Amino acid sequence: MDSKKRKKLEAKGWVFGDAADFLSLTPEEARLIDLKLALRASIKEERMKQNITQEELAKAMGSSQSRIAKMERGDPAVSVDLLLRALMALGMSNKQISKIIA
Amino acid sequence: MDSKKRKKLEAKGWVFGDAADFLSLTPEEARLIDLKLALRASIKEERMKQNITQEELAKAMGSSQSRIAKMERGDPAVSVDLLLRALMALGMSNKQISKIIA
DNA sequence: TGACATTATGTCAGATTTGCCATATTCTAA
DNA sequence: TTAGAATATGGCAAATCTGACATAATGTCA
Repeated sequence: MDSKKRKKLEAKGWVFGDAADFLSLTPEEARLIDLKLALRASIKEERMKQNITQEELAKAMGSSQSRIAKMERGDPAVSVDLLLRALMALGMSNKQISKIIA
Repeated sequence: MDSKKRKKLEAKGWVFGDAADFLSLTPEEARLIDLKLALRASIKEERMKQNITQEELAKAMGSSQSRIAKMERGDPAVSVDLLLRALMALGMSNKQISKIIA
């Protein structure tokens, strides 16, 4: 809904943490943002741990390096679907993924 | 990727279960479908339990009745994002949601 | 320093997803 | 049965998301 505003703020260096409610975000929207944040962090962390480049991860999941970069960097225009695909491509089990969310 | 094919099959009454790999789905795609299936089921279940109509849930999350119907019915063109928003609008905690995924 | 690998940023057309509307179908109780 | 509530289906324009590409910025190591 407020992706424009959000994008604008993030363009200026903002990073969203636990309380992203200074915009007119519904609680659900805020929760979803925080959830994405957690997923993104895990992707980067796991990729690093496996010593895989963004390029390699991209190929493994049929995406592109630039999208991975955006994903890890925090572009709001990245769906949960894509984040989950990345985690799965990294070999994460549902159990592991669920731990990130909880 | 194969959403066309998938949609076509589902239009004919197919419902996807654990092994949706008879199409050329990557393992990640198949896992994502199964995950969506679980989320959808939980939404319907929880909505029923709370005695809420699709109309009411729709309003609570800023969507529409028809989309909720599609969501619960299994329209492949529903993002995980939307499913999560629904679960959140139903008052589910992250912990509860994570249990669905695991 | 320079060459090279990796990651970041900007852009875009095509694909997907969205809310919404109309309407059909199914369900429920009198 | 019939009315009315609830759900399902079809369709659409607008919004969002996507992979891809070019290119810039950053890191790394000799």
